[in-house]
Amino acid sequence: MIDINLVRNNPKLVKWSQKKRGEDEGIVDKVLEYDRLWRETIRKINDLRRERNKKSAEAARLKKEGRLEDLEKIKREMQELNARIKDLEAKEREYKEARDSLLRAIPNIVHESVPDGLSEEENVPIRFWGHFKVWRGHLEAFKEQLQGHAVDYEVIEWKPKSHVDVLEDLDIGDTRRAAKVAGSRFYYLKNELALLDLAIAMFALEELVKKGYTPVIPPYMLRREAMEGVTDLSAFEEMLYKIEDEDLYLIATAEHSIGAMFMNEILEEKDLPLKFVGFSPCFRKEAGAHGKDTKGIFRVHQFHKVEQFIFSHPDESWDLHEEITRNAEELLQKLGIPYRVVNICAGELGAVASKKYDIEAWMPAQGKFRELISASNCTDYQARRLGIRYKSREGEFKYVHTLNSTALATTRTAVAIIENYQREDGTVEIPKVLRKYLGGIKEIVPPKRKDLRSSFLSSER
RNA sequence: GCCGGGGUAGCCUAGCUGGCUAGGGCGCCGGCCUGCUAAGCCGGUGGGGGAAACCCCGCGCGGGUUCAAAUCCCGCCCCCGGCGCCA
Repeated sequence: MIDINLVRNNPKLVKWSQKKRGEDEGIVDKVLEYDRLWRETIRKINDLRRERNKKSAEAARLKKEGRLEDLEKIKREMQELNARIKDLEAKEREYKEARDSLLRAIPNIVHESVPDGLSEEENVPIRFWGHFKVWRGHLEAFKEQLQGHAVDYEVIEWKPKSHVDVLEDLDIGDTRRAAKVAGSRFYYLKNELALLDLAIAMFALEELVKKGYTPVIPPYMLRREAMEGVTDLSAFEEMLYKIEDEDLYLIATAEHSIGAMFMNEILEEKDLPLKFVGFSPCFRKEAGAHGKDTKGIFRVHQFHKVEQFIFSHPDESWDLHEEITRNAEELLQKLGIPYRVVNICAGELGAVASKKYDIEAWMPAQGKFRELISASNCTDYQARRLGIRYKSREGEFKYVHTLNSTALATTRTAVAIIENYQREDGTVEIPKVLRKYLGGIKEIVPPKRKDLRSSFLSSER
């Protein structure tokens, strides 16, 4: 939620932000109108309450003095007053609710460095990294996606297999049987891929712990109150699974539970920034994604993700936004996955983010850059809804800024590895930095050649 | 899940046989005093409305009773202890 005072004092800025996002500007004037009505009403109520409080004190005095007749008179007057107050209070609630539900519908104010634009095509690639393998048939499309940036690439003559086929050929995943028991967009990961999933997570966790982030395994379910603080309302319909007959929702990312951790608390200024790296499963309905990535494990209802989350002092959140983005890039660099960083345009930002970078990995089989990582600065938007403040030196309570970024999401990273580390014979090399988490396994091979057991029994670890 | 105890301001606590300024302590901020520090003393330290004077709201959350609720009643959440169950 944005600050009502911002709407009051700087409606132009809010309208500018709405316009930039391609959202309704008129909502700002509606908020102001209900706010005016609310203030008018609360003022009247306060006047009446003052009168009531005076009479109440008088009633206490009369009772003490035993003037029962006068007391009866006061009682009648107060009953009358109460009726008037009750009427006004109903109005006051109505105006306030109208104002606040409109206010809650206003997404975060976009940062000035966010590109204009309403669709994906208007996102701005700001840097590329890595050695790109490009199948000849994708070359033209690849060059177009570079948007003028110069990169290091090689043309390959054989066409890499889609990860969907690799899952089957190398016996490392079964989505057909998962669909039988749970529905589409579920999976059984098997063999090297099951191990790889956890290896990716351990790698990301370890790298961020080295940077001083506090590792956390958070709750996988949240009560509605907490969930409302960290997401916008559309998430409840489109994204979140609810536990039947319980006030509990499955998290769609560790961002949710880590963000809610300090709900309604006051932090010490000297403790900021608080940096966490969380590991959790993520559950997502993927409603409205029909027809997209229907096969394989790229877009699924359940996956593991290592997530960076920071509670920051407002003065340093923009620096920290760059930091978490660089951290995520560093992970892909160590994994040897080529990528580009994209500054997401205003119209494509989520409601809570003021600015967002996506990191998109190059997928040689698909011939496209695909989103692996998303890094957002939510400024005080989440914090205001969650009531997370800090006490400044001057003794004032102010809202913290919250930031979140994927470190690595296991299944999508696995897809990127399968596509980028695929050899012409269809086997897949395991990136060197991950091997220590896989008992030294160096490659994913067809069923006939598999021998996971001896890898773990050998002394190579 | 059952029984008992509890939830008061940034933190700790008093008030809980309904009424009169929610009192005290700690911490923090400002001031006085002081060669400096400490101590001491004074003031401030939740949210909202108002140009201001000032006023209203706020005792875990939500209802109710009453002229009047931190206080009485009902429901819910959380914490502590005991019992039960359990990887």
